[in-house]
Formats: sequence, C-alpha cells, structure tokens
Amino acid sequence: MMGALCDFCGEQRSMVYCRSDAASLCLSCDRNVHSANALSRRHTRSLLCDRCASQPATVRCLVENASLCQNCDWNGHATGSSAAGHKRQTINCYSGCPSSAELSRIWSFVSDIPNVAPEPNCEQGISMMSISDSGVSNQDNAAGDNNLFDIVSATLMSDLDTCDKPFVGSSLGAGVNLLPLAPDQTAGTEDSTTIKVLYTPDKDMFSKDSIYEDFCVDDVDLAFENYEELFGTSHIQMEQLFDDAGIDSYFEVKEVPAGDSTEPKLMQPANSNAVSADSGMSNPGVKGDSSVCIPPRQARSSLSLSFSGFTGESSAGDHQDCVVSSLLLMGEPPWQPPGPEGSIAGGSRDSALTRYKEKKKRRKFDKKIRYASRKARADVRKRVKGRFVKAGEAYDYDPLSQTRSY
DNA sequence: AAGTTCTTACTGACCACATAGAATG
DNA sequence: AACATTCTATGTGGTCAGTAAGAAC
Repeated sequence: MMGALCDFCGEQRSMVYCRSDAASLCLSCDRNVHSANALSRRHTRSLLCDRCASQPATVRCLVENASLCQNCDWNGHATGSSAAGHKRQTINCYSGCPSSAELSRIWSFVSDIPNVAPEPNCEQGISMMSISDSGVSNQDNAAGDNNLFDIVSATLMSDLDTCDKPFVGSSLGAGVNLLPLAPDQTAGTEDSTTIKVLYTPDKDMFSKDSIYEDFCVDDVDLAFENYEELFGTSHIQMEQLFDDAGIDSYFEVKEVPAGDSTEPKLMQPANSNAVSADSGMSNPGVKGDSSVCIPPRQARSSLSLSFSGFTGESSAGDHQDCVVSSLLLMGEPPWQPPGPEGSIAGGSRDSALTRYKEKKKRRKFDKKIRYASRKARADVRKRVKGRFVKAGEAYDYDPLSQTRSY
C-alpha cells in the first residue's frame, strides 16, 4: 500500500476510495463522512489501488498480494506478460457503515484494517456488492443501492483467468455488454430490469489493434467509474453532448456516399440504445433524430428509467451512471455477434475517437466537485429549511444525526 | 375549440463558513 | 526575491418559492 494520505483529514493513510466523492479516505474518515446521512451511506466504496493509490481497487492479485484498480491490473497483467496468469480475486465494493470486523470479512486478505467501530446512528450496516458465477447481483435491492459501475467493474475484472462466462456479442470488439436479463434469467431478483454484465472471453481486446487499446487503455483509465474522465463531463453536460455537433460527432452517423462501402453506417443512437429499447420504456424525450434537444432532466429521467435498477449513489453519480451507459450503448449497435462482421470498421472508429479526444480537450466543465473537503463539510453542516445556519444556532436538520431540533 | 384549474417538473436563490488565491507588508 | 499575514471570493447541499408546461375538466 502506498502512503497516500486521507483526502479528508490529511493525516491518516487512505485505504478506501469513494467514487461519488472522488476521494481517498482513511477508514475513520470514511466512516464519519459516510455516516453523515442516508445519501452518503449509499456511496459505494472500495479498497484503494496499491499501485497507483488513486483509483478504487477492483481485483486482488493473489500472487503479488496487491489490490489493483482495473488500469493497474490490466497494465500489470497484460496478455503475454509473465504476470498474465496470476490468480486474481474480485474485490467487493461496499456501502453503508461497516465495522472493521465487517470489512475484515469482505477483505479477508487485508491484514491491517484499523479497528473502526460503526457509527452509533448508522442503523444501516454494510451493504456489499456481490459477484455470482453467472453474473452479478446486488443483495441490497431493498435499499435501492445498485450501482452500475460497481457491477460493471467488478464483473469485468472477475475471473480473468477463467473466461468461460456466457458470451454475448459486442460490436465494440470485445468487452462488456449490458443486457437486460430475460425474466427466466432473473431468478432471485425481483427487478425485471436488472442488468446482467457479461464478460467476453475475447482476450484479443487487449491486443494492439483493439479498439480498447485506443479507447480505454492509453487514453483513460479502464474503470467504468472513470466515466467522467472518459467523457470529460458530468451528467449536467449531457445536453452538451446532444447540442453542438451532438452525439453524432463522436460516432459517425452521417450518411455516406453509396459507393463508400468502407464507411459503415452506424445505427442512430436512439435506436441503438439496447437497454432502453428492450426495457420497453417509452421515451417521450427521445425521438428518432438524435439531435433533438432534450431538456437535461427529462433526458436523465428517461435514461434513469431505462436503468431503473441503478439509481443509487449521490445525485450526481446516479445520473452519470445512466449517461455513460447510454453513451456506451449508443456508440455501438446492439445485439451484434462478435467477429469482424459485427465490429465497426477501424477507420471510422478511429476518426470518431480522434474527434472525441479533440472535443474532450475543448470541453468545458460546469458542475463538478472541485473541493472534496468543502463537499464533506457541506454534507455535515446543520441547516434550517435547507439553508446553512451558524454554528450553535437552532437548526431543523442535522445530517449527522438526522434529527430535528424542533 | 377555448378557457380555467390542477399537477408536475424544473430553476435559481438562499444560507454559513472553510479555504484557495490574491494583495499587502 | 522570498516569506508571512491579511483580505476577498468561492464552493458546497437541502429546501423553498417562482415559473413553465402539460393534463384534466
């Protein structure tokens, strides 16, 4: 473990990473911050990567005895390297206010978990994301605590050595497909919109010419939780994706000359959104024309409905879940079988990626948490009707105790 | 079809205060 | 030029009032 300090107290060694807060925290501050209110308790956290100490670890290398984020794992265990065969174990995310004993249970490989007692007012204990052999399920459905990125990242990283998972084709070359389970596949879950993530056994996804090398590895962190870096935007910039040149500017959808057979036409985003299409949800805000300007919140609502099982996290994070998912899905035609005929021509995709990267550099950032410390303080500040009150004055809402003074 | 009422969704202002950054000594 | 101190502007989240749009009658 590297010696990065807690973003909150700046004193203790950080051990866990909270995606919602984009902060590395020691266990003590993790407990304090995430017991502040019901919302913060739903933040999903994971161990910090031992290698880069800046990203959440998703896998434990049993050979190196190190917790690694997706990026470090993929870099360190690249196909063809001597470390490629290392046995690895998925690291679970958690939410709530777990005690040190509970953390020890899910992170049995970590020997030095400090003794941290759960907050007395934290009635909600640990909620752990679990990985099943056939996919992923969330045991805490009642809490509405699903988190797409935990599920995606956890499953993506699980069992790299034994890629015998069910396979569903992908036009992105390989990787992750987000597919709504058929009713008969959702045994044990009551939510028919549960998303099952399937890891494809195509190890060529790491190859030099793979789209992934361009799209994920060298440009951004592979982890889905880095969607903000990947797309350089939060949900608030969703409209930006649709205005300007629109989403089309990222993935070629222009009509091409009939004679140009090397430039395949991609499906319109609205039609290519496999999840929304298959969810059976109507989407009044989205018409066939992808350039239609959708009011931001309406667009988010529609997308959220499509991912109704994934509305946990904080206000920003949950919507971002939907955004990135839909973008990923919109960027690829659904349900295509693997192989050359199912993948997008490299030239078109490369140009799209080039444009994406250029636009990413130009993009402006609006709403974004710039100071985690300020957010942390605002999260625990007493209020009257939502307004901050002076210390010592009467308040009607205390995020820490969730009690009202009158 | 036109007008009124009701419902729903969305936006921006408000508050205290720690702190980043600028200004000054 | 380098450092210390003081001052100013900024950012943070929950709630509410105001507004707009759509539905119902």
